[in-house]
Amino acid sequence: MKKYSKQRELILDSLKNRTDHPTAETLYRDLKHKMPEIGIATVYRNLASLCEDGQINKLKSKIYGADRYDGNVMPHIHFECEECGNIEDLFLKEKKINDIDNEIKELVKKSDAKFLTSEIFVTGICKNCSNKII
Amino acid sequence: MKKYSKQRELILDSLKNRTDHPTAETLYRDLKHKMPEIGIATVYRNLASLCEDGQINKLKSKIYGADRYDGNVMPHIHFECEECGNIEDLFLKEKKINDIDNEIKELVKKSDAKFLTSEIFVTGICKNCSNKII
DNA sequence: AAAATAATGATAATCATTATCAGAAAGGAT
DNA sequence: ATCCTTTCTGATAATGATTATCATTATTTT
Repeated sequence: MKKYSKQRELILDSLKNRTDHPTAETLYRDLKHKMPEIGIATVYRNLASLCEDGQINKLKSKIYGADRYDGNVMPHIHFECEECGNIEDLFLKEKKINDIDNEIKELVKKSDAKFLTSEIFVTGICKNCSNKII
Repeated sequence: MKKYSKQRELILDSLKNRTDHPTAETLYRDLKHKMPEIGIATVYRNLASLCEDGQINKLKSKIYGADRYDGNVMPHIHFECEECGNIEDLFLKEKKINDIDNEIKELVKKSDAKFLTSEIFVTGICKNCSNKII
């Protein structure tokens, strides 16, 4: 049975209170300030555990090696800038999200498979980087 | 300037003639039969090069470590089975794909970013694995 | 409070991928 | 065809991200 740990609580809190999508390493460095004794393995372990519980999500970057974590589990779209590597959230109207989701669920059902999750991942050049490249 | 290599030609051909989404390692082992002298680094190098040219696509698995490669660059949806790890293609009607794509392009434009690519990634349990788990 | 179990931090091990480098192949120029 | 330059190759070392191990510590149960 799963036991409480202040490390896991801190990791979850910290992720819920930021809208960027940090890597385990980035999160670890930030958490070190609040809890200097925390180890990187603990961060990885708890991120995995929180993902399993559906409290956070893991994102695979298209252009950068390390996985990113997202404290916002409401359905939304991810936009990764190919220039700076930052991942931003994009929000479609709820009706549109549901429409797309239903199309996909239909499609999955047709192939006799069971639907679990779906996500939309977009790449491009963010506002900031578009302006830099003159 | 890019030079011809029979290794790259073989890798591209091989990917175009399969509908699964092999890892570099899997592809390497298969290619060894046709070209025993080929090296794994050459496979990785050429897969990266073909991706840059837009002749193939790279996929990040949700559940398995290694990246997968797709010789089909027509827009379609990927479905990964959380049980067996296989990735299958799902095809929406062209109109629907375009509708979704346009919604996303709209959204990206609104945030003053430049759109490059978009993909839909679905997870679930495939037909085969649903039947196995009784 | 003692026992049982799960979590931690440090670090070693693993896995996928990239970098390095000497030799081979490709594509001109002569 | 031969020389020259550039790119590519295969082997392998190096790197980076993540997971496994393990003795110790924290949490929960009895």
